[in-house]
Amino acid sequence: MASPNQLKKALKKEGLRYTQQRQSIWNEMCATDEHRDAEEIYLSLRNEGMSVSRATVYRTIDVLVKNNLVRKLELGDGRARYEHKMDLEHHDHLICVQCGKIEEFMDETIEEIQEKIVNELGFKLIRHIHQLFVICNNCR
Amino acid sequence: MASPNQLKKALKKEGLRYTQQRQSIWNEMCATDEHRDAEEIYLSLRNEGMSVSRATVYRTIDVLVKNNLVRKLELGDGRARYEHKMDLEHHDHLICVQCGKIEEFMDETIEEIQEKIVNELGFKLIRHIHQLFVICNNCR
DNA sequence: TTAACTTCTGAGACTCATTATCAATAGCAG
DNA sequence: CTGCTATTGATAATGAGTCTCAGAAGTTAA
Repeated sequence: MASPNQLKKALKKEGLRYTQQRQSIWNEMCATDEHRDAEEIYLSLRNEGMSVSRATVYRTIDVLVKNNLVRKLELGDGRARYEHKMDLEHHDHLICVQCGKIEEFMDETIEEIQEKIVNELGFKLIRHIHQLFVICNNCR
Repeated sequence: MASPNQLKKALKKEGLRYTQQRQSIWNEMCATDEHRDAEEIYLSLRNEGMSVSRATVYRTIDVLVKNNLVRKLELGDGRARYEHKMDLEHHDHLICVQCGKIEEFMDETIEEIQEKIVNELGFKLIRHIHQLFVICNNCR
């Protein structure tokens, strides 16, 4: 699942060393498709007996985000969530405001319109956030 | 501009008292179309000689957001920005990642597709965030 | 392989936006 | 006006995330 090669490549590109901690964190982030916060990732590693510090978790996640191996989600509650980008296709998120469940969606037309809006203003699209806050079928 | 009636109505609905501080904060938020953070709003009030505390600014903004008089924007930099909702039409935001400038956009087709996506899953759309992070024409 | 050098790491201090506390103040109903 | 209760302000507390720095570990040259 978590390929050491992708990680090594990213580290090399950044001029950073390959370390056991960085590999553990990358493994842990790829171990599930959930959207976890830094603390949850830290605690999972600790539970598995890995010795890493919170600081290293944050530092490593930053590198992974910068190199497009991980995506950072800001849901507006003050805790960032992270998801690995092993599955290549882009998607955005639906978040249930009752139970917090997160699902994914993707719409080609929306993606195209976004590009058009930005281009017509003479801007360059760097990234986007598109989150639909819903009440899911379990919570209605 | 800032109608005391809208504020009074919201306060009454919440069972809260109408106070000078709450009116000042609502006035201040309506005084401009900029997207300011709580500290900027607090300092503007102070500059104008109003005596309000940071705590009251935060508390009042919460009430205004809850009652749909104000919109809270989370840009992912740890400081929430606020805009009044006197102008009725909905819009989303373009944010320049270089200079921080915020512009607005609105696309009816995107709005419709969002609804469709949510409905097809049997969910109910409560609200959405759609932010396009760009490099603007001044920064290219 | 070792020495010498450099980057990483962990523990905890620190930051900074926001929230909670609580005594003093001010709306508001009668 | 009186008394009850919500509100306010000053400040302490919170909490996610960042910084610091001495010791640990990867890397390089010989």
